Amino acid sequence: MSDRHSTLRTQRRVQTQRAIQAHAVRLFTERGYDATTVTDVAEAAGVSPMTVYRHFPTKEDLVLVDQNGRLVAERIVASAGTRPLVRRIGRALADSAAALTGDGGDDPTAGRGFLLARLRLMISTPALRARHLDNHYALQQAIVDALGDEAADPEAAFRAKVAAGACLAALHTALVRWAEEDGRTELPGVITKALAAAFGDDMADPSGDAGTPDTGRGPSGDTGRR
Amino acid sequence: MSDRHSTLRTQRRVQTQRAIQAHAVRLFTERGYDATTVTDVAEAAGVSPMTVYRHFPTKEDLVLVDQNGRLVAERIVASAGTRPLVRRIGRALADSAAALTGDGGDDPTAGRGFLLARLRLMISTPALRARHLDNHYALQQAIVDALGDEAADPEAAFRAKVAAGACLAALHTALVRWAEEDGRTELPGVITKALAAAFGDDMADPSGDAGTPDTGRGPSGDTGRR
DNA sequence: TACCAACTTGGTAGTCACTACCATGGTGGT
DNA sequence: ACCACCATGGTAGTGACTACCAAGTTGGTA
Repeated sequence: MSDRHSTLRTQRRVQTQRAIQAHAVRLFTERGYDATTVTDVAEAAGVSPMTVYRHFPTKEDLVLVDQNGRLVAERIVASAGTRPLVRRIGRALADSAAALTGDGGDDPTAGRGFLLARLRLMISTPALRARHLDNHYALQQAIVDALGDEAADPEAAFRAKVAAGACLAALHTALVRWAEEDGRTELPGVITKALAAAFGDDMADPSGDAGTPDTGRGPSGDTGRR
Repeated sequence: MSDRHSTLRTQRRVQTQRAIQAHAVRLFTERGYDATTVTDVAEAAGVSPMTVYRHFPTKEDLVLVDQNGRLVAERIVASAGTRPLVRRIGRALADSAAALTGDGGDDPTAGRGFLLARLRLMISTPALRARHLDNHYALQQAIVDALGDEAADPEAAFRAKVAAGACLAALHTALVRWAEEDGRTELPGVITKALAAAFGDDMADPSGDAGTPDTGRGPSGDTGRR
């Protein structure tokens, strides 16, 4: 029904949503997450606290808003079937990361700089860090679900879940490192190094471009943001 | 200074602490975590809400209270130096898990049953799950710190962090599986299986007893609980 | 025994995240 | 011009959590 009802309404909706999030991350960075109230964010964005809660169910969601899960899952499904799991999953993660570090155009809630600011908050603030890790846990289950018939019996599903969890842990450590380096290095490269450290150096795929990306642009021109 | 001041005071303190936690986990299991207020827990334990907050800084800590981090770190340091990191860390995790699944004697907040109840809550309740994962993240850093001079330069520290994170992710998946099986299987065995699924079957150490433990008792008689 | 210090507990009031419930005004289609 | 929809705003309330302070108890000491 009413597919994208009218662009004007949803456009405004997305616009205020982005404005709220941009002001939120800015204020959180300036004053600290705990020292900033939702009312502060609302005032900065020129809306009422109610509107903030309408767009972001919790204060933490003002920073998190990870919806690249489907992106990763689709990449894994797309990758052909017989290679080891950790390799397929790791490759999908590195490729998706490349797509996220491109510039976001006129969107203030996209691009490398904003991702860095969000990551710094996620790392330094316990509540955000915890929920970010829980998002990774949800992504872990999404990956297993995406494998579908490949992880049919419980034993295979368990192994897939372990592989996905271990890969995501490596990803998280790589993200932390990347943020500590202020994003100066290329994120996909850091991820690949982390995967190699966890599962052996044979993870560095000689037939791919994930290890030494050209400009940081993802394999697809789309940024993956809605 | 005043080392264990007098046993009577600390004994009472530990006693009320255990009582509060036991009632908390019971109520959370019966009524649900979100549907149970801290005041409910306080009333059930026969104390004031203030006292609950004195002993447990947050409502989540009523379920979490993980203090086996040092246990794991010490085991890793104790293990000799040249074997691959994931193997040393994994072994330490499996061994520590064995110590946790023993019976807790008269302590209602120890033993397999209570651990299972806590785990079920941690898995099903988003807030608890998130904070549990964050505890694992803290343990990850503790492991790296424990390695000390073995992870001196940043690159080695990064690899160690990745290894620890991946091992802990495997541990978490194993814990979930163990809880789903209602603790019928032996926890160290599940952990070993998870590590093998993540890092290859050569993780199953033929020279140890971690894969097929005798009775579930840990290698040391002490339960590790204070 | 009398006294003091430390510790544990309890109460009150307040902040803040978050959630109903309802009112209003602008948007888009008919 | 009418109406359905939707985004926004207000009010009141719950619950976690945090000061700030009061009271009783315990342990050691003069």
